[in-house]
Amino acid sequence: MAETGIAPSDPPAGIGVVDQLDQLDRTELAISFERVFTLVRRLTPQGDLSLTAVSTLRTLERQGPHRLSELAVREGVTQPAMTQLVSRLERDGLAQRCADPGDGRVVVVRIADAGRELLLARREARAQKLYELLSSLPPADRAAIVAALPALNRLADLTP
Amino acid sequence: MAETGIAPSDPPAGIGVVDQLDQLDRTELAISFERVFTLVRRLTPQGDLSLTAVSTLRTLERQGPHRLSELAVREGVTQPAMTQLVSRLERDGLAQRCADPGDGRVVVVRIADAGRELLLARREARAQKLYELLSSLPPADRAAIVAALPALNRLADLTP
DNA sequence: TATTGTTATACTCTATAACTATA
DNA sequence: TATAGTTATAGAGTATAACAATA
Repeated sequence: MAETGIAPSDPPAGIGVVDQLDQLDRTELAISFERVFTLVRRLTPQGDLSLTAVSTLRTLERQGPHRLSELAVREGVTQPAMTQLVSRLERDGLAQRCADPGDGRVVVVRIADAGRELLLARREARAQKLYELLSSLPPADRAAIVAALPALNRLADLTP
Repeated sequence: MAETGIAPSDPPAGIGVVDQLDQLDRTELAISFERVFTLVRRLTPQGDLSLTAVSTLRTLERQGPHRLSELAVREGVTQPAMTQLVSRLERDGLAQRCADPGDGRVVVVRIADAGRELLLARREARAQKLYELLSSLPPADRAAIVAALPALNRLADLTP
């Protein structure tokens, strides 16, 4: 457990970047990310889709068609839950079931045009609110966040 | 909504950081935050508490006791839903209902010790995984993220 | 009468267990 | 027999509407 007596926010400049991470209280890191999580959650119009439904659509959008069982593992739900989720997405025209020519047992799921449009609209709404919030931050804070975006994307690439 | 060819909000102030934000595609911003959201979600042990339950506990931890109706608004659920959520938290020993001496109608909710410990444990688990992920990033990326944490905290402070 | 909170009822989403079809 | 997916059933969590208690 890290010592909390030292202020972790502003490590002295000129020290190596590795030291910067080592000096940071891990819990501080977790709390900051936790707070960003909550921020995004609050900025997102809940609509009528569950968090898992949206996340699944985004997976299909970013990484193309997946087997139903792969989606279940990736989203951390059971296979029956994913079966029903895909059924709902299909019913609403947001995704489609396809057959796998090589294996008759397999169901391949892909995102439909309406699904892409829905993600786009949600993203647009959140982007606007986020931009407004950022605009009210001090310029130095804005710069720090913008500068960190590529790194955050690479961090997200490491997601298991 | 907005024309994408023109930066609408901030007239250039002649400072570099402002231009940095203006030049940034808002959607890129939203996507990065969206991905951080998913990352945090995946790193968090689901346990047996709902997202709203954890979020409510964190509100009580960070900002002290609240009225039940305040919590409902803050967490974006209805009053009946919050009634039941608080009942579950109380049943599990994570929070407590208290009376308001000044107004007999009011229920004040506060976090219990077990609730604090639960948040601590969750945070610890996520912090460890997050730290490991960060450690595998290039040093420059780590530095950029660490440098942005105070700004991200101030952004989170603006959460409605 | 307005405000604060609870109870009643219905719906969505999820998990576990049992089942079907293909390999 | 194992794998991929579905169906059956039960429980958690939420919303709307109706209710009780206090101001």
